Amino acid sequence: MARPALTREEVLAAAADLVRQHGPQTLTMRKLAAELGTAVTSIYWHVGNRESLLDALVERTIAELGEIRPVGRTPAGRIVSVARALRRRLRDHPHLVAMVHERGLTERMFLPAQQALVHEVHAAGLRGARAADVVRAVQFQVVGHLLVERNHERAPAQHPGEEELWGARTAEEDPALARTLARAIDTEKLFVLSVKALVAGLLTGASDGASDSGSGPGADSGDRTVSRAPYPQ
Amino acid sequence: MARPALTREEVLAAAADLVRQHGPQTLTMRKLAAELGTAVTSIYWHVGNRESLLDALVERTIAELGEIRPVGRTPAGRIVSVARALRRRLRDHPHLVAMVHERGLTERMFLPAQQALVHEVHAAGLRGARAADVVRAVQFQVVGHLLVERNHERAPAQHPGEEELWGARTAEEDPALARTLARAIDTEKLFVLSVKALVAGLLTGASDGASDSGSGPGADSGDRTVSRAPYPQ
DNA sequence: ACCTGAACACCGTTCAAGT
DNA sequence: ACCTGAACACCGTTCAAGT
Repeated sequence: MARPALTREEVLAAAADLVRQHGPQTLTMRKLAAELGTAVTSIYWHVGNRESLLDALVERTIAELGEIRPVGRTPAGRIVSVARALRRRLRDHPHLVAMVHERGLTERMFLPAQQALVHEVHAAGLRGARAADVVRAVQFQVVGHLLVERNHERAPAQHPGEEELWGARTAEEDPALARTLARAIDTEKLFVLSVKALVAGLLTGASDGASDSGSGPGADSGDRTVSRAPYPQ
Repeated sequence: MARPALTREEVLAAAADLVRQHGPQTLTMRKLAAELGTAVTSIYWHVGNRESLLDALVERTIAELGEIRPVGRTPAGRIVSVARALRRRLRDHPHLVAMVHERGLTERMFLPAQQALVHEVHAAGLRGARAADVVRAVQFQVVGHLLVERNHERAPAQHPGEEELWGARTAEEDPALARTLARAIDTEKLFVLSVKALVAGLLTGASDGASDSGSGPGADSGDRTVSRAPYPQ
């Protein structure tokens, strides 16, 4: 009976499965062929090569993302809800997200959320470059947190040195803190906490002036010249 | 003349150089051997294998990090300065940072900054789990931003679809925003902006209660059960 | 103690040849 | 139109053999 004809869809599905489980590094054309019960070279006829196979998976991930609708009463709350909704969608496919990212397509993946965010930021009364900054900051926050998180899970028990290094200086002074830092991180809780703080800070304009903070010439900012007009035009 | 005797240091230095320039993927044992003018197998004698070679590079990166001293007048400013200092140190070796991260050693790399941060967070009047949250949030922020940034640079001209997709709906309503989102990102500025906002939000406790925001049952938080006591003990 | 080439098992990919 | 095996150039790694 040979085989009921190999299709491109079949190849993509099998590849997506392998990637979802073990990441892209472990996906070899030969293993994929074995999984599908065909010759390696058949795959090449359907998808070109390994690189465009992964491209197709990434493209598919982006397409499947769908629209994001904000929820909540306050502008800040609605912005946070967009961040959480996006995160929830991406969290199931951490490897895919990393791949999207590696291909420099983060912006495109982020578009549905961006649409929603712009609307909410406008509702919060911001316009122009300031509004754009908020959108970008949230984008970096969501994606960054996801990337950090992905590899954090891979190293569950952090190296034992930590607790010892902490024990010495901090343990007796603030045992609750030392204990918390030694424990595993609840990434979901940390994310919500961070986004809320970030959004609150952005909307209240806490990040505007060089009001406080060590961003003067004496500070560690030193070499990098960041001194342009904060919001030109 | 043959060769003035291959040393482990020499191997590590050459490897670090290749990684710094083109990332770890392009580092092959054979290319490294060619670079050093020795047989491939000689390298194995000095460093074991490719994996432990990369491990050694990572270890070295962490060790070279050094202490971080806060600068600034306000607690928030000093916390921001720690984030910026850490970022500046890591920014020159983005590949190395990613490698540290992949090996799950982020925590250890972050330790010098953590020491400084704990001190400043205490100075800001926070203790226990709340203090730990601030430390963690800043850690994720710095590393996450760096990771996002690393791959962002690799895709300088974002796909053209962006401006078009934006043009339609937003362009006439808020042209300044559309223009900014279409432009390349000034990652340094975005980082400073974000950290300031995050720290401000964290210190003012903006992320505490379910006060506003859509984190109620009606929100998109839906499935994940995040409902524990916010700060047990 | 240090270096070497040959050899093995694994890659991705091409190509001529089949049906 | 679709599938195949052989072959090529590249990997990381091992090992017996050199000095």
